[in-house]
Amino acid sequence: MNIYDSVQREKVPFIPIKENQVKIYVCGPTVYDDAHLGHARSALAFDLLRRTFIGLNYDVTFVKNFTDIDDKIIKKMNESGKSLEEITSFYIQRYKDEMRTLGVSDADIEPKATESIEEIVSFIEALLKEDKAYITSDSIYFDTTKDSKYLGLSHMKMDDTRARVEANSEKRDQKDFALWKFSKQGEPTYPAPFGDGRPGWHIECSCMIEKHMSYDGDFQIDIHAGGADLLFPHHENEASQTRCKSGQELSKYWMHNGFVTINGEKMSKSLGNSFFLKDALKVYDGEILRFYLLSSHYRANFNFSEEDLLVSKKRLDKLYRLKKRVYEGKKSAVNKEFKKAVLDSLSEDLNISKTLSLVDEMVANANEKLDLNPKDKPTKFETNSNLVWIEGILGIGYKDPYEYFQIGISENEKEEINDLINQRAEAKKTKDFAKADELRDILTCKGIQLMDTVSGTQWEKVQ
RNA sequence: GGCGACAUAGCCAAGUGGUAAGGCACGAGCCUGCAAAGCUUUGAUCCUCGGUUCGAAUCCGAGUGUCGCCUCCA
Repeated sequence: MNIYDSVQREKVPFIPIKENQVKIYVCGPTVYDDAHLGHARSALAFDLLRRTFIGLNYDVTFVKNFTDIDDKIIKKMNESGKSLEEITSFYIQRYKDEMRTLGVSDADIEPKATESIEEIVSFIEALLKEDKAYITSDSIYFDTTKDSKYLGLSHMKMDDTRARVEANSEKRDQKDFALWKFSKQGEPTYPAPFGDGRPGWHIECSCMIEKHMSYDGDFQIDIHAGGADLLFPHHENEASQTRCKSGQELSKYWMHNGFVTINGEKMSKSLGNSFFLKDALKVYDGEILRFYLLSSHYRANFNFSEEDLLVSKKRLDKLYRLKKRVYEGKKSAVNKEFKKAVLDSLSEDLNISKTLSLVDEMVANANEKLDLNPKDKPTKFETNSNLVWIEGILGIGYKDPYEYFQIGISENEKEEINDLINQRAEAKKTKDFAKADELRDILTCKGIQLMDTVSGTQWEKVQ
């Protein structure tokens, strides 16, 4: 496995801390609002990473947190009159439901910041004790000057006049960031010996990694992942805290996914151009959205367009059409060369384009053989096995192939369609092709495409 | 202002030194009553300029353009 490490800024061989094991921590969402396509893409990218490691027979520990205490959530509380718990549990559930629709399984551990307050408090105490953190009138700050390696992760230089951080005279250094914010009226608050309040953003990840998955050696975990916007300051700060508190590096490798853009611009809440997952899922099937968002390299920006999505669906259609051809058959074994080639391409920093081209090739080869000999059982069985294996490694092609082409068609409509198809079959029998074509036109107008096969007429809903 | 990414056929998109994967669209063919599907097949010298090299889309330099981080953000 080779992965691109954002800190070394190059593709490097992945060498696990502990043989055959990999511990991955992904920065999850702050749960104050619905997830947008960007969240989906990040989740999908590292879901593929997880599946790839599983495919390579690693023992995978996959952790994704929920930030459930934060300024934005408090703002939402004040606006809606709802409790913190009401808001966060609602959006956590919604996130998980939507992700499952995309074929992203739950993480092995899904820690929440508010469930780790004790650990956060003792983490901060440890830093205070060593004067690596200090108290001001409203917050406790981390003293970045105590860490000689600060900014080593992101390679940033902060001596610049255009830094956009708000000036705060109580901070020892403008780079310092809040570990703890003392409670103000009407805000959720948690007890702490140094003053009640709530945790800052960066501290939770450090604590939860240490609490749930940390190794004892030089590095706490193998891979820390998240969106490209998290590298600085979020990951820089996490790494620094942990380094200063435990003497360990937080993670051996760092991976960052590119953004989903709309018309070439980053989708973000502050720009107001978010495309929410819930809205996308109203229009597009989860699997089709998964396939689309997964279809280009995770580090590249992804410009979302409906046109491209529909093109991408056509590629998935071909997989399902092949599945229909072999569906009833038994399974044998996955083609070894195919499996190896797919795992090899995924092992090149998740080269999904290469991977999908291999899938396309497999599909074309199988179709060719089945065209030559429709009863070619070895091909059928092997293809069936290949498809099942792809389901696992890529999370696509798992539906019943007939139902896949009938998404959104009601039972009544199906009856109607079958009725017209039967009438057309009768017309064809009597060589009344004019009538047969007329009936087919009726269906075409309804968005139903017919395909005459040796085993009868099949139909698909056309997008 | 600092740091970084990207620029490959009409569109999407792989490819990090040896004469350009794949998908969609388009054209041609096979198949079909006709279609659809499937299969076969046509098409790019890789933003510009300069350099290194026997040889570069791939390395180096300059330029142009787009995007991102430096403020909450996947």
